[in-house]
Amino acid sequence: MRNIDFKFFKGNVLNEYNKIKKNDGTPFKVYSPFWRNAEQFYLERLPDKISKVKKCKKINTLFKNQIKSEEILPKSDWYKKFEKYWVPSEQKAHENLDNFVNKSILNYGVDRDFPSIKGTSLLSPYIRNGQINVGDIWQKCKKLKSNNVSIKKYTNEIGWREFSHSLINYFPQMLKGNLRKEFDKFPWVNNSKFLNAWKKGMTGYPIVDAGMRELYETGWMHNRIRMVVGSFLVKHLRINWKEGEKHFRNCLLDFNEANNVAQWQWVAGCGADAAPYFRIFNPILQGEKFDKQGDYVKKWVPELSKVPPKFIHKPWEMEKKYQEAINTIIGSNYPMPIVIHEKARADALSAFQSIKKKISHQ
DNA sequence: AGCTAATTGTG
DNA sequence: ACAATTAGC
Repeated sequence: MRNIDFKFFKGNVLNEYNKIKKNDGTPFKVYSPFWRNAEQFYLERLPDKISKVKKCKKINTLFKNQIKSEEILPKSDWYKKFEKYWVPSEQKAHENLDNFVNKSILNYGVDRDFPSIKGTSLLSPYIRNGQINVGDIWQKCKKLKSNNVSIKKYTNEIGWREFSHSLINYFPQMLKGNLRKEFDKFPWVNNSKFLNAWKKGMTGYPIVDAGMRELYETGWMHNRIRMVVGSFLVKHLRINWKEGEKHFRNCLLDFNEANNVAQWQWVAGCGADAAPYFRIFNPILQGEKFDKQGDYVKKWVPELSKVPPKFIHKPWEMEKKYQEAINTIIGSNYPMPIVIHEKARADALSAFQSIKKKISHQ
């Protein structure tokens, strides 16, 4: 046995998890002031106050030839399909960043909402796997020296990631349960049929199903659609956010525990600075607003390829005769909605009502 | 980072 | 009658 000296250094975040605090020493629980503070803190430490880690040549060779890829890859090649969508290299990560910052970032504020457009940077899997550093991304954006709203919106997303890490550091109990304790009494529904329909992209709501299938096929999902499917699981189906967290954990190439847990709690309304529970996405409206022609839906739900834009987000409303004419029978080629939006929404609101008293007295 | 029913404004 | 705005969930 030999002893190896070691030190801890921060990983792929801008600031150490425990650096950003309010003046009174307590952690931020609201995003905007957190990010104002965190960005300023990071800026003041740039560029040369951060010490570089010296490479240690001796130790470098310690693990050489110890790890063989064929031994750590899964036996079945289920992961092969990802090669269609991702090139996992440091070089590709920086190429994507350069392209995004040079060509797309000024449209990000608008384009990011449309899942059929490549309006986002697609960097999350690279960040998660250490092929690009969030500091490099942040600095590249700042070099544009612009107050452009799109650039701000983009760096804001880095901010949410920082916020998630900070929250998990100060409130590690979030990993196990609701940050807002009153949600411990929330009447979640146990329904494995519904949960499986959600996971498989067979809920009967095209925008939800497209997202869930994109996730399973590519290991990634567009952010607006993450909100839509998250809201649907937690509010329309009233299934505990932990089930959604678990599924995303299993499927996402950009999976990161802090982000995943904090964002699921945000969607469910039980997290910090969370979306209020009564803010319920209407999956039909979200589709009509952000995928008007149904391009995204048709890409991932090919059985709806013949449905016209007017019905693409509510195909069950097509007349029977018309369904037959285009050979798309709802209930046979594609499922009927597993819940009715209006009823699910009303039920979610009344379930929320049952714990609401406790919230207002907090 | 929403939705919907109710209300007010317009011709 | 319809559009725009707002309150409340």
